[in-house]
Amino acid sequence: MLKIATWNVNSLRIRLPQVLDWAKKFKPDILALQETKVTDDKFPLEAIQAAGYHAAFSGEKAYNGVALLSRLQASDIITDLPEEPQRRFLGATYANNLRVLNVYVPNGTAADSEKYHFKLNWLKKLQDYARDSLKDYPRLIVLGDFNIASEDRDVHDAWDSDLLVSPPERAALEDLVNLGLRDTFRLFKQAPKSFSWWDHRGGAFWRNRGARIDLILASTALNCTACVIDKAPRRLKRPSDHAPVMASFKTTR
DNA sequence: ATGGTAGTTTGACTA
Repeated sequence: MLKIATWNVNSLRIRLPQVLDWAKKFKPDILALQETKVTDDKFPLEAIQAAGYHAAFSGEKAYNGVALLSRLQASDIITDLPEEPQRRFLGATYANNLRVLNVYVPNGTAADSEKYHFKLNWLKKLQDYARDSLKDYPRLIVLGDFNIASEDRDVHDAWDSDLLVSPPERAALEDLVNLGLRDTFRLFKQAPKSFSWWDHRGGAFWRNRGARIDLILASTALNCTACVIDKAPRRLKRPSDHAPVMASFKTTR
């Protein structure tokens, strides 16, 4: 069995103890992190290696930043989408030609804002990249913080903004999935009001005012056997605003 | 009520 997880940690340096504790408990083979908020020269590689993980990472100062922790060494590491300086994308290949694309999709700030259009443009680049990737890698996983809630059940009832739920955002995600991917969380029976992110403000977590925006998309060639959100780290002191999501896959032999 | 909290580039930005 292969376990692959994603977690927007909102600063890896602050969250490192929580990340290492979580990895020790759940033993993911691959853990994709977003919003590491650390430049590559300050990436906490030694502590991660001491915990038994390799790491590929692409960071910048203060914002964004992505990393892939893995039990086995990665190959063919790619850190760039075309003409995209922000560190939001990381591709790597693992055993059996499994290709993993870790993404931190732009938030968008407000529908129809400049950042919103940047988000849609970024998603178009991702779609183009994923389409090409599927040609070379039938076994493809695209995971991370998508900053989009696919359906109305993926956002709490009091959500009063267009952001995360606007038709163009949802269409962009649907187009990506329709390349030949599946939202692994929805392959299984799940509790109602299952979310992966809750705003730090207004006690959103304790009122379960969240959204499910952290996704593990897997190509149909992969045999997914489970996908769960672990809310426990969100209850810790000084939590990330996101919870980790983990999917299990049957290993081919 | 344009609030509230958290993180990073100390203070304005991003989320």
